[in-house]
Amino acid sequence: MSLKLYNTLNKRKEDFKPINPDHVTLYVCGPTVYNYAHVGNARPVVVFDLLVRLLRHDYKKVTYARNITDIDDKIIEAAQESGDAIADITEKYAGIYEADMAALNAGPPDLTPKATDYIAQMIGMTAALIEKGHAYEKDGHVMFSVLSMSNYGELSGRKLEDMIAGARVDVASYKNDAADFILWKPSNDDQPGWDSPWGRGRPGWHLECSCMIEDNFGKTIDIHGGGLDLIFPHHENEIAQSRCAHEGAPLANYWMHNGYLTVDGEKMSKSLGNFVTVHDLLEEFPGKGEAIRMCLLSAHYRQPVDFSRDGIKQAQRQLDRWYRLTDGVEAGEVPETILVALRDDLNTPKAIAELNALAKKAVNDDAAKKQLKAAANLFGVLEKEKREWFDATVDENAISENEIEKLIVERAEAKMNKDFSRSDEIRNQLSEQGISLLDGPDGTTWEKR
RNA sequence: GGCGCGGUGGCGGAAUGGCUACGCAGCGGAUUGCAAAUCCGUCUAUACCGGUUCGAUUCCGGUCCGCGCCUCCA
Repeated sequence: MSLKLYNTLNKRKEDFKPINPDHVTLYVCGPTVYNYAHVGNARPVVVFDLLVRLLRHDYKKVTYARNITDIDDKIIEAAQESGDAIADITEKYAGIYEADMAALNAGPPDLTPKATDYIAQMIGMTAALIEKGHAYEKDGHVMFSVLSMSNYGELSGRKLEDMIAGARVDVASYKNDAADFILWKPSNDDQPGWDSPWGRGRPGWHLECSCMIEDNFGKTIDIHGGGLDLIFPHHENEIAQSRCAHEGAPLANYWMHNGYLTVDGEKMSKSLGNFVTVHDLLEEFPGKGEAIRMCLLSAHYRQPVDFSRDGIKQAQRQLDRWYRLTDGVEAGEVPETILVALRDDLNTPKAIAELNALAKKAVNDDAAKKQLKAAANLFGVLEKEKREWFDATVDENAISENEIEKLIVERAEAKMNKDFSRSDEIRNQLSEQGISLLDGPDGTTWEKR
């Protein structure tokens, strides 16, 4: 079965046909690096990481790019507030971002272009757009002229008249039209800037993605992704810039957008203040990044996921079980059922159901165990050793393995002497320290939990 | 105001014009000195009102409720 993807452009599931069947290209909008990423920010990262894993399974070569916005007014503000240099801030948070996402088993993309490395390209595209009559300079600003484009609004399904009519935007003096957007803006002396034909300034937000794609991939890529909230204006404006700069060539053939992470039904966002950072969550659930990942994949990617600690715990238990089943097992082939589910527009809940079916089978079937391991790995979980997974819960200094083993021996003796109050006391004592004892036919083993 | 999304069991969450997955929790059983873990079994749902249909949770219309975008936002 071939891959089907829901395309925001047509609001339909479509058969995925890459431009070059041997090389799939995809670009996902990455972070603006001025503080910690929250769980909602992590959702697209995990979703598109899974997509890339699937594409890598199905295609010879995949190139995945995710940008870093390291020039932006929010970063400038953060620098002014903290007194730190902009480069220090962006480097620090880019590093934290990469580490936090890696903890969710979302490895770095093939390409991680930074906006500040594309200033020349951005100036070039801006100049080209002016030359082609799609942009104009006014009061030191270079604006994209939305009216110069016939089909502006094709991605978000908006009509220009509607936008202008319902515009809550103040029409700035440098705009010819309320819907026009910034390609290049002037910088004050205390703001970072680069020399340009329009004076010292800095790029508008939408421009970097257009230029990075052009520079790394050419005019048209296969898949462009991001969160739902990027459809308008960000992706709409990327399309406008790129199409107008490229004689109408599409920027991407497939546009994919993940739904929101919500908290009590409301979108998790920095402005609402209802966010939890991935960083904090990893401290709260040490070593359980995979559980957070599972949690984010538990609903279909276009549906909302309501964030809760309970959801993470639930995912953790599921993983506990799969880890026990696949201890020491080598990954085999990914079974077709899982692939079919994922190729159907990344139906992760269906795939998880199949994973559970496999786990049930694996109870007394070694081949199924290998399949489970392989399928889970494709999902981006079960990438650790069982011991490592369970041990992560408790901090190392709490109790040594030696002490645990000694207590187990003591408890075994107590049990032999039918001194059950002593044996239960030992079990409870260990339990309080996060150690669970498992009495099996071959003696007692333990897990941290 | 414009455009859009969604309402499935105690909870999470798929799918489908006819029999509604899967997980968590619960319950019963096996196992256990008792537990834990594991295994087996099991209860509970398609917001409301109409329409189309032999038959709708699924298609259509309306109502109510929740949410989102239109401004930075994953």
